[in-house]
Amino acid sequence: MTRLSSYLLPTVKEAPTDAEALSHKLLVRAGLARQLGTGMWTYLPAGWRVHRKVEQVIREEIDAIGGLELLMPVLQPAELWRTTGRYDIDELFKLKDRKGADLVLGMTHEEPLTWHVAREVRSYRDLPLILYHFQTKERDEPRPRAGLLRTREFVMKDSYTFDRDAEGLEHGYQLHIRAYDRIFERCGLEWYRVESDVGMMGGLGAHEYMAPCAAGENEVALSGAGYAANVEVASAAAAAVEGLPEPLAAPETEATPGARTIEEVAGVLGVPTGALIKAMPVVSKARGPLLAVLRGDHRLNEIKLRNALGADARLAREEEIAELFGAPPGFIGPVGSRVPVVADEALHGLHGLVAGANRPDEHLRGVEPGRDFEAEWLDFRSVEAGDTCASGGTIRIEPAIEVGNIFKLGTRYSEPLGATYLDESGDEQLIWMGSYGIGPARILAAAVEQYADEQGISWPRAIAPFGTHLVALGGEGEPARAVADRLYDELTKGGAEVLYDDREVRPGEKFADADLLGCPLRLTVGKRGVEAGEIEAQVRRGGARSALPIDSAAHDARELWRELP
RNA sequence: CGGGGCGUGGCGCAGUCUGGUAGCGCACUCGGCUGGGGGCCGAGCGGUCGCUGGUUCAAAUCCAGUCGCCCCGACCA
Repeated sequence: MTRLSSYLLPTVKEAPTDAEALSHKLLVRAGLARQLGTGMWTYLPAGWRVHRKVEQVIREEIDAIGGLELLMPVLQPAELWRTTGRYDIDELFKLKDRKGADLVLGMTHEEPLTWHVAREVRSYRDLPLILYHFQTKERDEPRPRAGLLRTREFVMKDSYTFDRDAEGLEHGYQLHIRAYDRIFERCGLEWYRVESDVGMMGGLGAHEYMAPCAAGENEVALSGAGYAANVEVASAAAAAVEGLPEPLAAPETEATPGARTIEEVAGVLGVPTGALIKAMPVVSKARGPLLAVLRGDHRLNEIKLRNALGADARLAREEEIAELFGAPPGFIGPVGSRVPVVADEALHGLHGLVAGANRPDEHLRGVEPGRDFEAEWLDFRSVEAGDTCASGGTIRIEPAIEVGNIFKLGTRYSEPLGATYLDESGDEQLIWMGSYGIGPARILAAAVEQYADEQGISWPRAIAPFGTHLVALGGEGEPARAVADRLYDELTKGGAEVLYDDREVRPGEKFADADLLGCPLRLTVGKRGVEAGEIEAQVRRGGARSALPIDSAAHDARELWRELP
């Protein structure tokens, strides 16, 4: 029984003024969610229905690949996290019990699950396993933001595969790709599976599932030729520089007083910014100071640089620069560099370039990599719109929200936690693991972002809080009300999920609330229609209307609903 | 962690600069009119102005501290 007169759906006309993201505004306006504190959100009844629908889609698909659902606690012994070396992560909430024992609030569940598997799995006969749960994650985020998009507490579906070797892991990984593709498809999202950084999880490979939307925190590089990657790791061929200066037999010094930025130097010397060599002082614990150089119009990507170096690296701080690199920022260059040079591949084969002279207020013209300086060649620039992917497509870049990720962990956790099995020969072997996350809240928020219009939300059918929003016009005792009551019973008995607006409020308010809430099908029963023997159906997305004869309305509405997106 | 901004009935805001009886709109309650896109009229309820301390005859207003919240950046399993 879902009659709006006795339901809690507190819609509001005005969005919170401090809300920026569309999903943030609409989830509050439509009465689906409320904020409790920074990064802390309550789902109101209709919002929680959406969350549960998303969960159910996920559950069905993970079950379909053989996943076994269980439940682990959020509260965990600190010892486990010390064992895997993750206790010092800043995002990990730490606390003590009354006896002073150290505890943590789980930000994910590799530790406890691997610990269990280490105890329960003894033989190769016990493998493979896919275990998963839906559980709250707690993360002390540096900056929660955008409503439900980045919160400190959220439910995650996390599944884990346990296999005897790399081949088994690959199989479990492929099963998850299949399940995930189906999940996002069924939820009605526009989505991409992209290559991603393995990050601090460590591991052998990773993909992210991205839902493009304006409020997205990530950027994905896409091409018509099918290339899709997070810009954190994307690679592509750079567009050529227009108007590159003629080569010189040897570099020539030019006075460039006060010209510190790429734009200033390019302006003073009358060359395109792409003709400059951008020199970025970098410090690596493993490799020492390095000078990373790339095309002046390109941006250094620290993640790609670390991956390419196979070592830690960060940009040098102001005070380190003079000491380690011997020239003021803005005038540093690879020619005669004190420290080893790593060069981005997009510089390869260029000539007539401009670089800092490693002396204040001077640059060099006519620089040619390879001739004028030696370098280790790597790929560490961020790709840009207009670049060309390996298959020849032109790259475009879109903001997107990460709705899921899959990781090949390998033995990163089985080793410290001692998760092993005995193979056919009786030899002890490490279990190979993968981990796979989905945030239902992000699916929900992404769906709002992707399909909302001026009037409000437009839910995909599979995750709408209610399939049908039945609006009764006219008060208690009027004929239209009796027709609506009857239709509500018929629809409900037929298995439809119906929100029945039986409130004593004016029609305009009912329509506005229905549009805001965004159920895929709206049925309106009013005096006009009833006199004509009809009720009115309106599809939320696109607004197509049709008249259904009263006698067959319940049946017709079900048919109509089935065809909705 | 750096930068910017904001805390005043349930919600959105004005008042703060220049100290002197806390106000507006919405929502809510009651009555009436109305009834297919957030309607109208009337009468009401509701606020120790985030908190603590200070200055003053007097503090929402000035000063100090503190807590909370938002945005940008850094960061982000």
